[in-house]
Amino acid sequence: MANIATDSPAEGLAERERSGDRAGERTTDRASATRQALLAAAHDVFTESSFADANVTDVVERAGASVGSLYHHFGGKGDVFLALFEDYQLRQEHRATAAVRVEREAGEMDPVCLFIAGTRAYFAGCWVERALTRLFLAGGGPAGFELVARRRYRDWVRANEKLLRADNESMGEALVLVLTAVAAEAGLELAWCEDETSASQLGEDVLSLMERVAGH
Amino acid sequence: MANIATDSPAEGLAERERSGDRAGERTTDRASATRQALLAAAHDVFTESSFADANVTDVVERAGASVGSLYHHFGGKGDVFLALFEDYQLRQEHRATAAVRVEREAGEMDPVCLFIAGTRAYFAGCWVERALTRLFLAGGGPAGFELVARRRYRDWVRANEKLLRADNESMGEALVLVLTAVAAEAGLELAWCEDETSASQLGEDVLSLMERVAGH
DNA sequence: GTCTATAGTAAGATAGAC
DNA sequence: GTCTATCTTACTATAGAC
Repeated sequence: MANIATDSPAEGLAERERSGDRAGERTTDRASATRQALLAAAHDVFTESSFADANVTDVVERAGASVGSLYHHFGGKGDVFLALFEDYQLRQEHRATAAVRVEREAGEMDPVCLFIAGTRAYFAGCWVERALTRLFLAGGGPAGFELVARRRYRDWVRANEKLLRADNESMGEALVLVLTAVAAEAGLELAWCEDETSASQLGEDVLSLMERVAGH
Repeated sequence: MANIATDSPAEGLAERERSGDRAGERTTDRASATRQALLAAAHDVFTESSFADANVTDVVERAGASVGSLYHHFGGKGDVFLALFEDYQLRQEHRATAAVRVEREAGEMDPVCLFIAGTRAYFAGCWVERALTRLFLAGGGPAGFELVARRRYRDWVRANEKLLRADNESMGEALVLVLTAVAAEAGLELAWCEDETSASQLGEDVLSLMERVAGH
């Protein structure tokens, strides 16, 4: 049970069942539970080996479910992986935007400071969910996953661009690119740290360098 | 034929026939040619799809060889990939060290300048061999490849540390880490550029930032 | 919605002739 | 050393009962 466990955030939100049976909410609860169990099991199985080495049998066994159930809820092995990735991405995005919002509400207006705050939250997420961080950033998903990941990365760069170049037209594109790349790489590096102390130490060191290169 | 092409030795041998030649040196030539053909074919097949999607049949077909031959020369599909990786790494390492040596012989003594020169050569290699760069840096090799790649990366960091902190004890570890990470990420980004102009533009921009963050 | 059983298939690896 | 033919395995995905 090396599950995320600690936070398990995005649990019941969303998933408001659409199908019209008014009375049948028990079954949808059960279905949702199965779906969650499958995702949790997939989390463990995938992170303990890798997407390629893992097989659906291991996943359903650990979930206490069945193969048919998995194929009922997802399109297949690859879709489970993608679902895991989407959830992870959402959580990371929420962490970053929330941190930026807090900072902004505290009166901070400097783009670089806001960026640093968001990145710090991202780093924290990389550590807390280090198993998934390693799984996704180390590569090796289903066919076509690379493209999905790449698209997400581009979005991230764009978001950073929007944040950093908002009132600072002089900041070059390459700089935004480098800052994003450093954030990504540092996040991965962090996820391999032995303990939290060294992880947050590394994170803060990198953030300092980022401030420096961003011209502070 | 999107091959590396530069090095395909051992062609047009006048088919020294096999049976009974005492000296037998022809056969080793032939073996070497087969081995090279297999590696070249694997290069194309792997880069055109991915390690997981590619299969040995495609490789041997493109090489004009046979399955048995592949298993004679290599331990299996995974070993071919590893061999490809080792060769690539060696070439990249040679490019970088050669560039540093040239710079050093030209009288340059500053560690950061030497580092920049080496990294510039590395970038050039990433572009020239962009297919392989994408293949390896995007992840997705045989079982255990991640560890091999990670070990290589650590070596790289160590080499950079040796170069950068030679006479500059004040440069922090995190800085070396960040510089290496940026080099790696930029190399990958470069390998996805549309044309050489934008690739070298990106490379130079990143190198400028590196100089800046390194304190020049 | 969930299950078991099985179909179907793809691919890595081996044996043995030449 | 190289080949062809085959073996074996293992896994995804489906069919159909409950």
